[in-house]
Amino acid sequence: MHALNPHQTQAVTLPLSNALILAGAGSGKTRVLVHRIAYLISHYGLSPYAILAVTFTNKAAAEMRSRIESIIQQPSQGLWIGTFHGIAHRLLRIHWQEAGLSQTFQVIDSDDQLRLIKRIMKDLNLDDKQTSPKNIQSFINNQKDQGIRASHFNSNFNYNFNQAKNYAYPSEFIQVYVSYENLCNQSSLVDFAELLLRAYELWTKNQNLLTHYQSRFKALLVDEFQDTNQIQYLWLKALSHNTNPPLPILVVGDDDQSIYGWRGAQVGNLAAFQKDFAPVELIRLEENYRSTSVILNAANHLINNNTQRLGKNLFTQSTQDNLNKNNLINLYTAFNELEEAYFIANQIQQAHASGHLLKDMAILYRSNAQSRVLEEALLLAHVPYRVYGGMRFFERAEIKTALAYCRLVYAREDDSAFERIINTPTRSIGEKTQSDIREYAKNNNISLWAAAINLLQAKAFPARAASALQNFINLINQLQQQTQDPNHLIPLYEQIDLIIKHSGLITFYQKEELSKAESRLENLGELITAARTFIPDNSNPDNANPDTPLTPMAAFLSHAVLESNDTQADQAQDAVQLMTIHSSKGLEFPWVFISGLEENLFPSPGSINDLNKLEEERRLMYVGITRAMKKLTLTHSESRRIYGETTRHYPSRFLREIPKELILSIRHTNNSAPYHSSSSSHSSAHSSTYAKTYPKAPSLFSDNSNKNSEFEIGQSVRHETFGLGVILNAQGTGDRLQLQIHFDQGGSKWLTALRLTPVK
DNA sequence: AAGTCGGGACTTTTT
DNA sequence: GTCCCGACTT
Repeated sequence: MHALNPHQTQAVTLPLSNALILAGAGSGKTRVLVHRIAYLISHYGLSPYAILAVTFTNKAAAEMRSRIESIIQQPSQGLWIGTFHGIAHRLLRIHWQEAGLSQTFQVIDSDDQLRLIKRIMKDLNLDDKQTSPKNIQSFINNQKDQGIRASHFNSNFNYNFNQAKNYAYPSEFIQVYVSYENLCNQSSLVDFAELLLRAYELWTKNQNLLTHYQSRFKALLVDEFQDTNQIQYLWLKALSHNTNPPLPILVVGDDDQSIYGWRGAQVGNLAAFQKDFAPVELIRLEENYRSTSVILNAANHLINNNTQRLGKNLFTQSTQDNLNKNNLINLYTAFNELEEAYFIANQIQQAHASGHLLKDMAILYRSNAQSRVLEEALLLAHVPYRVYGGMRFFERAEIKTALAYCRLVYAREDDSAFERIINTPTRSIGEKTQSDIREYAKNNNISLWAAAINLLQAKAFPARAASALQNFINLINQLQQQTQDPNHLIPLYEQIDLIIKHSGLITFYQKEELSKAESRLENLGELITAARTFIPDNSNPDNANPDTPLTPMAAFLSHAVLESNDTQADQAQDAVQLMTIHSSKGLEFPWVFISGLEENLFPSPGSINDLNKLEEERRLMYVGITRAMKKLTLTHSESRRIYGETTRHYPSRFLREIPKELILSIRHTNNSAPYHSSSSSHSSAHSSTYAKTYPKAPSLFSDNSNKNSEFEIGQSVRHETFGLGVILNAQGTGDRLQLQIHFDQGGSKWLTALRLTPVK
């Protein structure tokens, strides 16, 4: 990287006043933020302790911190940098009393939240077919995101009088919201939206506390401002308004990259900021350092179709990209999704063969469901790949169950944890016993744990149930004695190891289907490793508040929920990157493929008849295009099988919004393609039948006897954990293909073929 | 109480 | 196609 350009310099060296930096894709936004913070420290002499910087992901926060440290050449101790949720969580841990929380409050993820809502709906006798729990969940989160509590609805449960709006919500929505709030308070549980709302209320209800932070912070910075929601905006406003001296706030954003409206982000916050925080210095960063002019032109033309924009046009000084054939955007029309995937895999193979690194290539798609076919094609082509997104480590069932044991050991009032593990592994505590406990807890306003103990004392259960329940209670108490003995402190990973071993989960999971059992046990082992390498975030003096020392276990449990991102361990491996366009935001790749450019897929079905949603889809396309540095390849298919059904697909309107002269339509160049590919101008009337009339892709797992099959008895294979081995036997087909492997390191195991790589 | 089968739902994702 | 849940069987 070279020197800052004039606009970047202007942004970095602004006076201590409010500012909005409209930063286009690839315009060096992070660089500006990082330099600005360094400048605040070196030029304005601010202590890192006086700076608060908010990002959208933990990853961005970590990256920014390390870049700041490398500029200022010292540890950034005291600097508060993190996500809104992370910062809110920190505040609530420090000020749990003022926030009306218990000291041992736990953060729950959306999966836990949904379970609680389903539980409540059952208790209230609400039919989950009539009112979907997911709708209620998003209703509750939407309310919280706007600062509206259940108590803000009037006694008829019908009107939101607090906001003086005349919206009528179904009364059961509000009923569930009320019960949900009660249950969370009772169980000391805080969901993601609650973190933000509580932190906001912490400001508005405790003037002293607010004043303390207002005098502590001398500068606020917010990244990805277009993705902030109402409560985040209000939180910032409460913190920075009416302060003396003024607390300058600098926000960075790009309205064209606002792609999270569907989860409450308000692009309008950019415009609102200019009004509410006036005077605001506005700086545009429009010089793009990432992409070729062809790619930028395409992006600019596309986004010009949006009506709701603040206005901005990216340009580049890059000269190495005149309109010659090599630089044009490639467009490929496939017959079906298998052939589309085959084409992409083939292109990647060829590029790889001619010396390009696989990790410089990314395949982007609108929805995760599209990844499977692509993965199969890459496997077939022996191209290593890495899929981002999907199920994350701390979200896996076995991990959540193990952590629920930790939670209950740590805090008995945690009903969510109690429910999850009372009969997992199955220990003969059936529905009857459980519903008795629930009923009693509800009637007496106590936790499930307390209810269970009371009922046992009252001898309310038949002998069998009573003894099973007593054993469970004893188990948890015993686990606490073993792990939390103040006279005999043991390291966190040993605590978790012990809890897992005594929980009975290992035997329980061993009974599952072999490949599943295998991976679950591996994950449980991985959990212990994660605990072993876990370093609590106590870089900030505030976090080591002597009044509220967070035990390693408490810190680990919060970490598991708030920073559940997979650690990108195998980043060093040269592999193609597969991800949704959403998760590609902020990243860049020399060569980008965007697949599935079809109406009703991208743009997605729900967005086509809604201008706001359609424009968000277009921004998503804009984000996708601007990920590409040198080469962009777009593909679409004329027919596609979705959820087992093949339908005809038409090219995405976004393809038409890119100027023709920037696009080169290409066809298959490889004759060994397993599809008829001689023409892409075939009569499309037949295309819906291609899946049937043309030979099926030689799928890796569909047929053991297939000569193309990847695996044969006697062949060498590699497993990530167990290393090299030889195939002894096989059973099952498709995804359920299981292979018995004799490993070089000794022993043989039955494993799912999906986790094995052939070795030549 | 626990395990098995069939019907319906199914964007995007971080925290 | 796949996951989840509820109804059904053992």
